[in-house]
Amino acid sequence: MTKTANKTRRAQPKEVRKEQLIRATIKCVAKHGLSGITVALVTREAGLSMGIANLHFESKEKLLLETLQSVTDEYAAGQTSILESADFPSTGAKIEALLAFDFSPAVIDKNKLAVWFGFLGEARSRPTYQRICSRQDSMAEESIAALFRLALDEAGDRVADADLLAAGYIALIDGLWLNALVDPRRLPWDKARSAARHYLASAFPKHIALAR
Amino acid sequence: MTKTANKTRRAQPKEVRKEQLIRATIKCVAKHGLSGITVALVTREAGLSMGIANLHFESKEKLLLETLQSVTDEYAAGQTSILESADFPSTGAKIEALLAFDFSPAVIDKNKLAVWFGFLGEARSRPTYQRICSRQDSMAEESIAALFRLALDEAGDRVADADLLAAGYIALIDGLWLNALVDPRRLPWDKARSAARHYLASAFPKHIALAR
DNA sequence: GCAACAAATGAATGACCGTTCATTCATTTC
DNA sequence: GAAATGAATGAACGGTCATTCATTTGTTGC
Repeated sequence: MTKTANKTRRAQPKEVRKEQLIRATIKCVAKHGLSGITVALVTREAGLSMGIANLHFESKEKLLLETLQSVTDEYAAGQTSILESADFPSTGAKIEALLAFDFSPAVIDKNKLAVWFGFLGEARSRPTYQRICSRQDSMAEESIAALFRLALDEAGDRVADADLLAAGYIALIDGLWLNALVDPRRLPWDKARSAARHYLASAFPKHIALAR
Repeated sequence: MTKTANKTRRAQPKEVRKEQLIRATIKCVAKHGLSGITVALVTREAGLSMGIANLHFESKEKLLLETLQSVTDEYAAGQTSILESADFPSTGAKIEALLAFDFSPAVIDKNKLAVWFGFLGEARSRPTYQRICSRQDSMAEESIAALFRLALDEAGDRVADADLLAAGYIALIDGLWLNALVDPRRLPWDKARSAARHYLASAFPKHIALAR
């Protein structure tokens, strides 16, 4: 269970412990849900003592918030590095990369997605969760809409609405993740990825091919 | 707060009270989230005494389960009545009705959606929640795929995959609901509906028009 | 109008859990 | 190697909450 079965208690810098506790929290939220999580569960998962959570984070609530932030930051970093890169040979390649990223192993990790949807499910009643989740999405929407606008321009498409396509893409990805997470037998990850590709292929037929 | 400020305590048949408590639970889950809900909150919302929840439902957990079931049943009933009806003048009209239903006031009710996503967010760690949520979706997917297959046949389309389109549609609707619920300023309901129409219009150009 | 019954109440109970803090112990400093 | 430092521990505390049940109150049958 515990990674290192150290007999002796080793002091570690604050940052190392915080990271360790956040990783344990992600696992526990995935296993027990947001409403089933307890400090004892998390600290046991981390192989540490109960009091450690309040020592490094001020409270359980702060630990949960930093965990959510950590998951969204990681996603945002990966996504931004694609959207802000100038190294892609074409607009199509950039859209292609976005799709590949959204279904890459680090992103469709069950534990991280469980954290994301666990907090989203409570977001309406917790302003702080809501702020973290929707700041993530609104920054993304802006850049994705710009990328889509560029693709439409290149294709000479004057009717399609890039904003609408971007909002639809983000929602579709969220929905596919959620469906595949909750019941992977009904919606296997490959099928989810195909559905997303389908969406992009019909919006940008000159850039994205149906099959891959 | 309480609907009827009755002075006198009135005995009511079991079914009436259960309905009343389920309605109060929906409101409370929306207001406080699944992890913030308490029996005291629910019974106060219903204007009844604490003990009533355990009198009519065996436990808090059973009350929550019946609440989830009630929300999904209501949705399933409305959806099934469209999908199984033979009264539509055309396949396009039936698809159009499905879309209208998915954004009708009774369906995009904030409280009911909050219940749906609250439970979905915990579904991975609660097999019972998972079973209720995904049974709903898999019955729907079957019928929607059949409808889409019919539309593709009518259009002479031999390449598109009706199963994939149905899975995508369900996921898209889930994602749009979730995004509009969490941050309606970023994704207003009108825009969400337009995004869904866009999806259908590009899959079934001979049946669904872009604008409405 | 009076039993007999059923519905509803809410104070009491006990389990669970977040937080605290006196204590332990590894590490550093001189 | 002794003293100082601060990371880590976990038993104890107090608050919250689901559940129980003795009691009250409305309803039904006669």
